[in-house]
Order: sequence, then C-alpha cells, then structure tokens
Amino acid sequence: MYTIGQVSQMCNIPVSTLRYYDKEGLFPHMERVSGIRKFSDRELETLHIIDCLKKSGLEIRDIKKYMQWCAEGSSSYPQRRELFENQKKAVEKEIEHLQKTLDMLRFKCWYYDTAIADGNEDRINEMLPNNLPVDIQKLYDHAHSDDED
Amino acid sequence: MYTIGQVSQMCNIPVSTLRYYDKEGLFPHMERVSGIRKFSDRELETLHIIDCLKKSGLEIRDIKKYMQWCAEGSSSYPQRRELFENQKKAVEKEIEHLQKTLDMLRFKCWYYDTAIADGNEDRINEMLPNNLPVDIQKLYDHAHSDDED
DNA sequence: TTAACAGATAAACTTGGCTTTAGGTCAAGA
DNA sequence: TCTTGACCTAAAGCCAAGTTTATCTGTTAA
Repeated sequence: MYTIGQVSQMCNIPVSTLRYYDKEGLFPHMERVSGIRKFSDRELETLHIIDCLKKSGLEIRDIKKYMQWCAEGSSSYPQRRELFENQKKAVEKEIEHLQKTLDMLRFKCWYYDTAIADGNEDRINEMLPNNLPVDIQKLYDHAHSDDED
Repeated sequence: MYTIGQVSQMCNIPVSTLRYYDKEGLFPHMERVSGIRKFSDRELETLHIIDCLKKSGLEIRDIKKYMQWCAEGSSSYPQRRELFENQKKAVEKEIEHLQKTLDMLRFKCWYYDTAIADGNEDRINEMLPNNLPVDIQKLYDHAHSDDED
C-alpha cells in the first residue's frame, strides 16, 4: 500500500493529477484509511492502463466508463474487448499518419541541408515537384499523398 | 488562386480555422483583393507544413516563428534545419511510445479473448505476471517496460 | 428590390485536462 | 507548545486551439 505522495514519486505524476483522476472516478476500488487514500498494486496497474488509453486518444470520461465496466464483472467482457480493439485500430492509424509526418520532416531536413550547401533554394525549386533524387522523391510523395480512409 | 471557402472544401478544414491561422500569422504572404483573402498554391503547401508541424507536437506560436524565419531568407536556413531535425526526433520518440501502447492494447485484446473463452479471469491471473504464452508475454513485458530517456 | 450567399471582423465562448488556491486535519520532532 | 509537512476538499483558474456569435459588406438571382 502506498500513499499518494509515494505513488507520485514512483510514477512521476503530480499529486494533483492523482487526486484529479480519483475525483473523476478512475480508481473505483481505492481504499481509504481515515480519509487518506491507500494506493495498492491494483491502482498502479490502473495507472498503466490510464496512460495507455490516454495515449490511444481516449478521454477521461471514457476511461471512467471502462473502469465501470470492469466493476460490472464478466458481463462486460465483450464491451471491454471491443474498446481495446477500437483503440488498437486508432493507434495503428495514428502511427501511419506519424510515419507520413516523419517523411515530411526527413524531406525538410534534406531540403535545408541542400539549401545550406547551395546557399539558396534555386536548385531545389527546379527539382520540385517531380525531379528530386529518387530516395527524396519517395519521402516527398509519401508526405504529400492523401489518406483514403 | 482560391477563396477561403474553396480551400476549406479542398482541404477539409473549417473556414473558421483558416481565418484563425491567418490571424495568428501563419500565412505571412497571403494576398487580399479588396479585403478578400486569396489563397495560392504557396498557402496550400503552407497548410501541409502546418499540419506536419502540428502533428509533430509544435504549437501555433512556434509554427508562426518558423514562418517568420522563412520570410527572413537564407540567413535562417540553419535554424529551420534544426527545427525539423528536432521535430523528427520528437516524432520518432512518439512512435516508439505508441508502439508500446499498441502492445498493451494487443495484450488486452488477448486478455479479453481469453476471459470471454474461459468465462472468467482466473486462468489469466494465474499466468500473470511471468507465465503468459511466449508471444503474449513479449507484448506484456514491452508494454510494462520503463523508458530510460 | 429584396433575399440569399460568401466574404469580413472583433470578441466572447467552449473544451479537456489539469493546476492552483484557500482553508482545514492530523502526527511527529524541536 | 509550536511548527513543519503530508494529507484532505472544494472551487477557481489556466491554457491552447479552435468555434461561435453578432454585426457588417458586397455580389448575384429571382
């Protein structure tokens, strides 16, 4: 069992944030001893899941809904399974978007390397948009491709 | 040349957002004809870069700073190059984090598949935290590993 | 000529996720 | 005893990134 201050240090999360999560109902099983919160390993694992679901794009209120499903027992397995499936798809899609973003950034690094070497952007502008070096063209084209959702 | 409404449709961005970006100084070269904004291909490419920098985690004010650097000419090539280099690193790191998030989500999908098949979580809890099926253990361990920054 | 649009502005509002503030309880050490 | 520090609550505040609202202008179509 840990106090809120210990959890804050261990997990590197402000005390105010932990209290906020608690107020929002993200630790439905947390015990209290004369008013003082007692975090157990269960709550530490919950913090892991909160972090995961947050990064996957879920809002606090939806994380709360998940916690409530957990409290409902085995009847909510299907909903919970579906939630994770959906968030998995969302994160896969976001990683794809970020790969495209990355290719734009890589292109821009090449762009400025070249501009610095040349002292201007004239040569690059002559190559744009279709006569870039093969590898760079790939980055550029990927970065400028549309997503068909 | 395009009106704000045309750009909004083409790029699927609300008119209000385009005006907001303009107000924040993200289109320093945009022309106006008797008060009406005229978006050119330059502004469309700028929208691409705004999108890229936003996704990489940059705030509007920093994107504005970049636009100002562009207006300063070749003397700011090094700063611009450094900006893209930094954002590239930031996105690479974020993709790594998301890969870990993804492994947690995959683990949870397996978890609930198993719980649904068993009707309860007893068997899973016996396997936790170190006796999961090999492939699943990998997901679990990766998802629960600490980042040493 | 009048109504409907598309464009414009300034300023207020919204949202989510915290953080800060103000005020209070309780236990331990000087 | 008194003060320090960790805990508590409720409520207000903050911030970024838009969005909405109220009001105005100019063009076209019936």
